[in-house]
Amino acid sequence: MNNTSSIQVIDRMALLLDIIAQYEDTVSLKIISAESELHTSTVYRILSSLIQHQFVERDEAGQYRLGVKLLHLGSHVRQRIGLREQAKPIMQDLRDKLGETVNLTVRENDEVVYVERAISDKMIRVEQVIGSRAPLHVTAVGKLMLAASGERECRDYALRTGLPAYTKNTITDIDELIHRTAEAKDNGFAYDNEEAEIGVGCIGVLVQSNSGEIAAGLSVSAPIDRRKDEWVAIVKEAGKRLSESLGYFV
DNA sequence: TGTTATGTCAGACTCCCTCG
DNA sequence: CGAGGGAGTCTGACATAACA
Repeated sequence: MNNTSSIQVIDRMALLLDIIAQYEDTVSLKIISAESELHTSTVYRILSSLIQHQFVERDEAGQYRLGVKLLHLGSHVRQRIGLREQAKPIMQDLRDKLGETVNLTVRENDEVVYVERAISDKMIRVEQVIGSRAPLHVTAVGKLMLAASGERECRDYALRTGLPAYTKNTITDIDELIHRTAEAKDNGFAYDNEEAEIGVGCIGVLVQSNSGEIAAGLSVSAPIDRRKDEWVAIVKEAGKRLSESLGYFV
């Protein structure tokens, strides 16, 4: 057992995929076995499992090649990297205009995940760690994401999570959540009024991809006493610019 | 320590090429 | 055209490792 991972078969699977990837066309079991220094039956069993999950394909001649599933997974990574690259300059510009921290989030199940940020240089500022998470109902962009998924999904979310309270301002009532998310959808932006943390307020908008799907959420976070309503138009404009840079036009 | 997952071995099977 | 042989593939049985 090598020390690169605690699961040998995962290491071997990765090795086999790397070997197959070296060949532009297809490659035989024997060659994969020789290059991996694994017994052919071991290689065969692992490849059979990979084929079952579409990570590997076999042609009519029984030769192996990488499967379409990898392309599918790769497109997710490419989309996320592309999103961050496109977002960075727009986020920095928004941060410079407002002087407050700007966050980029994506939805993952019942949470938003912070994937990029442009931090304010003010002494007192709001700062989210990249990779940290927050429930949908306590964030501005989370409410917009819930609104976009429809009232039924919004109710399901509320039942699944029980709408836990983080502050005295957190929305804990289903009907109020539905009302507030619908309102946010109509307005094209949402507030977080100290719902995740006392003293912190946000303004959030959605970012759409070229297919019109929700790609991310863009938000500005600030101490509540510094947040201004006139920022709404500026944040909306930044969200529109980012959507357009991803190929989405209204 | 028993169960489950994983790996190895050995041989059967299949396909294809060569030769008579 | 069919038998023989070799290369490659597949699978059953067993061994070993990992885990609860």
